[in-house]
Amino acid sequence: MEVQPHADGKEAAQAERSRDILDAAINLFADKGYGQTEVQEIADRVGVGKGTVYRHFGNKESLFLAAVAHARDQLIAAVDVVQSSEADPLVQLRSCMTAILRFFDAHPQVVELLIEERALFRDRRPSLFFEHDEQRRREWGQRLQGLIEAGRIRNLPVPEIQDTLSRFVFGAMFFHYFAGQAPPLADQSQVLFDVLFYGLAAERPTRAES
Amino acid sequence: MEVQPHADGKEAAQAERSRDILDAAINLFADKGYGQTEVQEIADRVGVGKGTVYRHFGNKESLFLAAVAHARDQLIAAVDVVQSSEADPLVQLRSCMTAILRFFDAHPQVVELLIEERALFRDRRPSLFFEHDEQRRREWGQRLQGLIEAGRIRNLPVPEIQDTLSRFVFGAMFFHYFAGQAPPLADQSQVLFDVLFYGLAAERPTRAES
Amino acid sequence: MEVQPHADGKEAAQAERSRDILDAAINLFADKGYGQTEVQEIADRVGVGKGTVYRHFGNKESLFLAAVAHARDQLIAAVDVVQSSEADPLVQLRSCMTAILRFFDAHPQVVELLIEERALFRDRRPSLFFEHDEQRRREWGQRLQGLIEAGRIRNLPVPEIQDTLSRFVFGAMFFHYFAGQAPPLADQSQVLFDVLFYGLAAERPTRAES
Amino acid sequence: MEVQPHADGKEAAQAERSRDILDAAINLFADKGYGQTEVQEIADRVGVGKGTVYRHFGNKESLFLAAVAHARDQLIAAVDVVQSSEADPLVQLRSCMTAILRFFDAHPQVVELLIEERALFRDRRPSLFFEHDEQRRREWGQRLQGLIEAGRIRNLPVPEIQDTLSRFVFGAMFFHYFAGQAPPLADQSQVLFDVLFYGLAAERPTRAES
DNA sequence: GATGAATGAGCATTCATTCAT
DNA sequence: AATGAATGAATGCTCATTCAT
Repeated sequence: MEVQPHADGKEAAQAERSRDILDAAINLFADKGYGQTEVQEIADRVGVGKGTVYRHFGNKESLFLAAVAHARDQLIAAVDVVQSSEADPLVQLRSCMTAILRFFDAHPQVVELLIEERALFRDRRPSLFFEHDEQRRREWGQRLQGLIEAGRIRNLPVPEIQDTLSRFVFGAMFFHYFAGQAPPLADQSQVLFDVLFYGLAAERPTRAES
Repeated sequence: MEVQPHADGKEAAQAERSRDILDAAINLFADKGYGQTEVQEIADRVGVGKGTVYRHFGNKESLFLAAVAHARDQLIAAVDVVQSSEADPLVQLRSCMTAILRFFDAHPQVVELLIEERALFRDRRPSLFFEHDEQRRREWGQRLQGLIEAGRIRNLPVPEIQDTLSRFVFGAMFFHYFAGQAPPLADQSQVLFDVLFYGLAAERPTRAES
Repeated sequence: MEVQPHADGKEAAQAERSRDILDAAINLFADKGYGQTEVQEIADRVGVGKGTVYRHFGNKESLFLAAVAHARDQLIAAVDVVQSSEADPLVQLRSCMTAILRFFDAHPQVVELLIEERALFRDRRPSLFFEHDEQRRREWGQRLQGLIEAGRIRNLPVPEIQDTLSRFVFGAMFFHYFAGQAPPLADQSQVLFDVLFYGLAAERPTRAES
Repeated sequence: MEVQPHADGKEAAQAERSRDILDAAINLFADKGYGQTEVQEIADRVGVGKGTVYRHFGNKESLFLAAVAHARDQLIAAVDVVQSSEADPLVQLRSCMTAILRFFDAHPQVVELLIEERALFRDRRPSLFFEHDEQRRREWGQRLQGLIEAGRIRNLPVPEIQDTLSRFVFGAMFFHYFAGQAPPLADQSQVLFDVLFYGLAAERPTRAES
C-alpha cells in the first residue's frame, strides 16, 4: 500500500509514529491514570523525545482525547467486522452486542480510559466515546422497525428500544467493571441475553403492553 | 436519648461537624473532581480551618473515601425506606430498583463520585460503593427463590438473576450518565422495566429456556 | 526541706512539674532533634496537656533553651562534686576534666542538645552551655598561677593554658562524638592526659619555650 | 585534555553549574541553617530556576549532603597542598594541623555545615565529613612509627596518638566555635602546639611513661 | 489553672510546557 | 524535525500557638 517513495514516505512515517504514541498513551493512561502518567513516560516507551510527543499532539489533554478517540475507532472496527458478516437483523443485533462485550473483555484498558475521560472532563458530555453516530443510529432504527413489522420483536417505541439496548450492553459492562467482577463478561451473558429477549416474568400479561 | 449535658454535647458537635465536612466534600469532589478540589475549599465552604478538616479525616484521600461511604449509606437508607413499606416481593423488587434510579436522579453528584473513585483508586476493586453486602444479597436471593417457586418468575439460576438485575439498574444509570442524557432516568424507565420483565421478543420460544 | 504546707506546697508542685517537663524535653530533643519533636509529645510523656507546657515555658524555643540550661547545671553539679573532694590543685584539675568526660559519657543526649543548640541558634554565640562563668574562670586562673609559681607546671600565659585545657577536654568530647566513636571516652583518655601533661616529643628543647 | 568541541562543552557546563549550586548551598545552609534555607533561595542566588536545582541534586537532603562532601573535598585539597611541600615528617605533621585550622578559619561556614549535618542526620554516624579515609590513616601511621623509631617522639601506641591528634586539632576547632571565640584560631595555636609537643608539666617523670 | 480543638502560615516537590540547539 | 534542559505554578500537610471552656 505504500506508494509514493518520498514525500509520502515521510508522511506515512509520521502517521505511524502518531499511532505508536497513541498506543503507548492508551496503555499508560489506562494503567496508571491520567494524572499519574507523565508525558515523559509515553515518550520513553515509544523511544522518542518528549518534544516529539508535543509536536504531534500539542499538549497532554489533546493527546489523551486522541487516545480515547483511537480506542473508540477500534471498537467500531471490531463491531463492523461481525456486523457485515450477518444477514438476519436479529442475529446481527445479538452478534454486535456480544462483539462489544468481547471487545471490552479483550481491552479492559479502554474501560479505564472511559472512566478517566469522565473524571477529567466532567463538563464535556456526552463522552467523546459515546458521541452519537447519528448515521449508525438511524440504520439500526430502520432495522428494528423492520423487525417489529415482521412481528419478530414487540411493538415498542423504537428510540426507547435503542436506549434500552445501549443501557443493557454498556451498562452490563460498566457494572461488571465497577463491581470488580472478573472477565470475561461475554461468556457470562447467556442469562443476560435470555432476559433481554424473553423477560424475567413467568407469564406475560394477556393484554396491553406499555 | 441525649442525656449528659456536657460530654455528649461535645461529641455530638464533633459528629455534626464531620457530617458537614462530608457533605461539602461530596459536592465539591463531585463538582470539580478530586484533583481540582483543594482541601482549603472544603474547609472554606464549611467555614472551618483547613487544620480542622485534617483533624477529622487525616488526609485528603481518607476524606474522599469517607465521602463515598457516606454517599453509599445515603443510597442504602433511601432504598430501605421503600423496601420496608412493601409486602409483595415482586413489587418490592421494582420499587427498590426505582428507588435506586431516583436516588441517582436526585443525587447526580454521587455518580461523579463513583467515577472519581474508580479513576483514583484503580487498584482498589470492587468499588467501596459496591462492596458486597452479603447479608442483603442473601435476603434477596431467598425472595427470588420464593418467586420462582411461586411460579411468578422464570426458573433461572438465582445468582445470575441477581447479577442481571444489578447490571440492569446500575448499568442503566452509568450509561445514562456517560452518554450525557438528562435526568430523570427513573421516569424514562417504563420500557426498561417492561423489557426486563417481559423481554424484547414477540414470541417466547415454546420450550426450553436458557 | 519542704516547709510551708500550703501556698508553698503549690509552688513546689509547680517547680517539680517544670523539672519533669525539662527532663522529658532534654530526652526528646536529644533523641529526635528540635524540629522533629512536637510539643505534644513532650506533654504526653509528662502526662499533661499541651497548654500546660506552654503555661510553664511560653514557647517551644524557650523550652529548648531552658532544657539546655538545665543540662548545663547538671554538668556543673557533677563537676562540683569531685572538685570539692580534692585538695591538690593538679589532681583536682585532672579529676575535673575526667568528671566532664564521664558526664558526657553518661549523658550523651547532652551532646546532642549542644549540637542542636548551635544548629538552631546560630547567631546566639557563645553557646548558652559554654557561656563564661567568670567567677569560676578566675578561681581556676588563680590555681594555675599558683601551680606555675610552685614550679609544677610550665610558665605559660595563664589564659592560654585555660583555653588549651578547654579545647582539650571539650574538643576531645566533640570529636569523639562527631567521629562516631563509641563511649566511654573517659576510659580511653590515659594517653590523652599523658600527652597533655608530658607532651608528644621525645626530647624537650634545652632552652627557650615559645 | 578537552577535545570534542560539543558534547564535552555541554557536560562541562553542567558540571560547572553543579559546582555553582554547591557553592551557593554551602553558604546558605551555613548561614541560615538547613531548615531555614529554601531551595528557592539557593536557585535564586545561582540565577537558575528551582527545577534546575532539583534536576541536579534530586532533593534538598541530597543537595545538603553533596554540599558537605564538597566542603570535605576542599579541606582535603587544602591539606594536600601543604603536605606535599614538606619533607620532614614532624614538620609535615604540624603543617597539616595548621592547614586544617587555617581552613576552618578561612571557611567558618564549613563548621556550621558540620553542626547542621549532625543535627539533621543524627543517626548517620560517623559524619560524612569525618568518614575514615583508611588509606590516609595508614600512611600517617607509618610516618608516626618512623618518628618513634627515630627517637623523635615518645613511644606511645600509634593509633592512640592518631586519635589524640585528631581530638586535638578538630576538638580545638569545635570548642573554639562553640565557645564563640573569634577566629583566627590558627594564629592562637602557639601554646596549643607547644603543649601538644612538650606537655604542660614542668618536670617529666623520671621513668615509665604511660 | 488545665485542657485540647481549632487555626493557618510555611515549604518541598512534581511535571506540563517551552525553546535554544 | 527532534531533543531534553530549564522553568515555575500549584498544593497537600504539619505543627506551634491560641483561647474558649
